Amino acid sequence: MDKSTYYITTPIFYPNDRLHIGHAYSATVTDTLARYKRLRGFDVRFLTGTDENAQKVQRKAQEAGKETLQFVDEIVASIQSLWRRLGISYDDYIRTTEPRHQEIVQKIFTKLQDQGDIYLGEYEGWYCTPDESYWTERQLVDGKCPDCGREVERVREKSYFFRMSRYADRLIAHYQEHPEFIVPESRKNEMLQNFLLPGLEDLCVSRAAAGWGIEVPGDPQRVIYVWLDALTNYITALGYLSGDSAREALMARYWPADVHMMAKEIVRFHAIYWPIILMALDLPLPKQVVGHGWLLMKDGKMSKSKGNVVDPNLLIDRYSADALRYFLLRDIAFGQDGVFTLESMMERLNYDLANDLGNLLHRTLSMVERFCGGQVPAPGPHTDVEERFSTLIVDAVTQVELALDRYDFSGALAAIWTIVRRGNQYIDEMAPWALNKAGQTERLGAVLYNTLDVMRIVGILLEPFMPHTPARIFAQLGLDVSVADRRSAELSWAAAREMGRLPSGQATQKVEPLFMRLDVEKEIAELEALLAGEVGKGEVGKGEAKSAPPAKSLEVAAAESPKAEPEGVTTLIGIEDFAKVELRVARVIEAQKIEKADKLLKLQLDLGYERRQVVSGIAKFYTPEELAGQLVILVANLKPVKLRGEASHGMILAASVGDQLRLATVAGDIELGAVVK
RNA sequence: GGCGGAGUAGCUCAGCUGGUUAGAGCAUACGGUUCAUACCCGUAGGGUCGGGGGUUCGAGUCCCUCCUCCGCUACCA
Repeated sequence: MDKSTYYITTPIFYPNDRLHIGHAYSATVTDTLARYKRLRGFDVRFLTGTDENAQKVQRKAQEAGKETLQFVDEIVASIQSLWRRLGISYDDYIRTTEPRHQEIVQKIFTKLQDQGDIYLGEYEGWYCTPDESYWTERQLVDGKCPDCGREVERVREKSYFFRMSRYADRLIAHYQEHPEFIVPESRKNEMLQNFLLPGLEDLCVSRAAAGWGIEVPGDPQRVIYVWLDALTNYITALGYLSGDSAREALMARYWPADVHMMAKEIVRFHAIYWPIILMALDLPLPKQVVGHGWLLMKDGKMSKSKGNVVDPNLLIDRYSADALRYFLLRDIAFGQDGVFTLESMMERLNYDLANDLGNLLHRTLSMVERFCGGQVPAPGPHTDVEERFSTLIVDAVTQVELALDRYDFSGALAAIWTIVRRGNQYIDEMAPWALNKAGQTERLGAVLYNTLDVMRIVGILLEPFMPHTPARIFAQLGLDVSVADRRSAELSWAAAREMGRLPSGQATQKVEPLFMRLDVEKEIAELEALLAGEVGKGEVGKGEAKSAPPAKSLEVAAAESPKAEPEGVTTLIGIEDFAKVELRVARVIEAQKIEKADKLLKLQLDLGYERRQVVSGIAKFYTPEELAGQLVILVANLKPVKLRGEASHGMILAASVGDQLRLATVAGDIELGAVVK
């Protein structure tokens, strides 16, 4: 009989830096599902990996003075080590630099090109020459390279494009036929309203080659760009088109994927580009694309430039992988952003793990030692109390199952903890110490047996969430956890519903408490010191503040960046470069808001010798009324463009920092049209 | 501007397809217990469920509208 398969993936991570706790969260939730499905008897395939072909990776390597591949190897080793330590039970780890991936990506490219899905067109955008990197209009920061802050130039060159629009209708239909395709559902509307319904643009899938990346077949001048390369990992890892029958069998067995798990910012690529690529390849679509929220710090999104990145290794060293996993899974409402604070982590570890769970096992074992000679006593008949306990357990197990089906990890753990709490209550109500005094040894034994048995059940239920703790619990209950076929016996998932499956007579082991209680204040003080040290070690530079949120408040921003160095200091230019820019004094005759644009104002300017219209993005800072009559400085020889349908002949100067902006003007009266230099 | 999310006890959050006195944990106050990692158990106080309308026998839960915060997206020549 064939088992049902379950193919689950994490995104492939960028190896240009060490991973942080947000990545650990992605991996942990995926792993929890994989472990759960295995326990439930599924034939699980769990894939993770790294996205290594970006030019940014090559650049980082150069900065570090290393061969690119060697540089990447080192980072991949650190990622794999982290996953090992966190108990991430992946079945395969794909690196996009491996031949098994690169060769197939080329085959896919050729196939799509032959079908006419990929065509040679013209790319137009911004290029940072020293960085050899391309940017779209909106990636630019103040019109400069977001990475290095240097000038970028407008380029226009041949490039390959994927005809996305061809498949848009089919994708929309797929969304309708499969309402569960995108989780949470709210993202689906975003995809439709923002991208699909307005019309999909063709996706640029190549870049100029620079000695790193996957060459476009038959065109060594270019490499395959990002998404076509990255997304296809999910099938190249299954041997798609490999021509090797053993490997292609994986494809037949596991595709389509059951779940692609990821953080919310890349749902778009998985819910639009990826299905379309698959349609073009005539492959079935994944069953579900699941986007979880972000782990935020108290001061907003984690980013290196803020210096608030938490290294999961540090937390594992100090508290164990299970403790970290428990905290992440329990404290964060899946799908929503969660705030990481050391305080909340300490509280979870103390209250839930040390006090409730750890202490329950510990107090029980010490009574078994004291009253029963350290042997698991005989069960004894159930009374009403045990019947009710049994019902509570069956209900809780059902809740755990339902919660996991909807990715509610926190709810699942909360359900398990109702059992733990009931266990502590049970001991208090039964008062084994009183039974001992009264000489009711049989009942005493039965009560302790039941409590141990409950620990067996809790141990089983915790297996998806915590890879190490359950085995420690079982060992303390005197069970042989090395038995291979234990799944059919008292430790199977099904046995979590049944009280009384714990064997008796064997010796218990009283060892170290499962989780130590922490001195919260002391821990936080020490951790903060350690984290500060980590940040100090970090590299200088802006890192990947790719979508750093607009500074929440200036106070915060200021407090966080003591560096006095102004942003965007660039290379020196000659006077002849500056002379190209024609700056003139102008007076604002009138200004008006532009409909449907909240940053734009349309200004009529008087230059003395002529009048012209300029569109400026200052609506957030100036009202039309206060602008009228103002003297401003205009870049008068800028190529005209249209913005929101309005022609703009030039640009007015303003100084800005963070979310502050002030218009530049001249200090006193001067004739309109005067040249500024 | 478009789309989406959030706004529930002091704090962090649950409340699925509308149904008896709105829940949990933490915090606070009081009490119990001693087996245990000064743990555990119990009781209590505390919420006009962002504001305002509406549908309904009945709404935190559906509809409209407004406010605040957040995200995505277009627009800062």
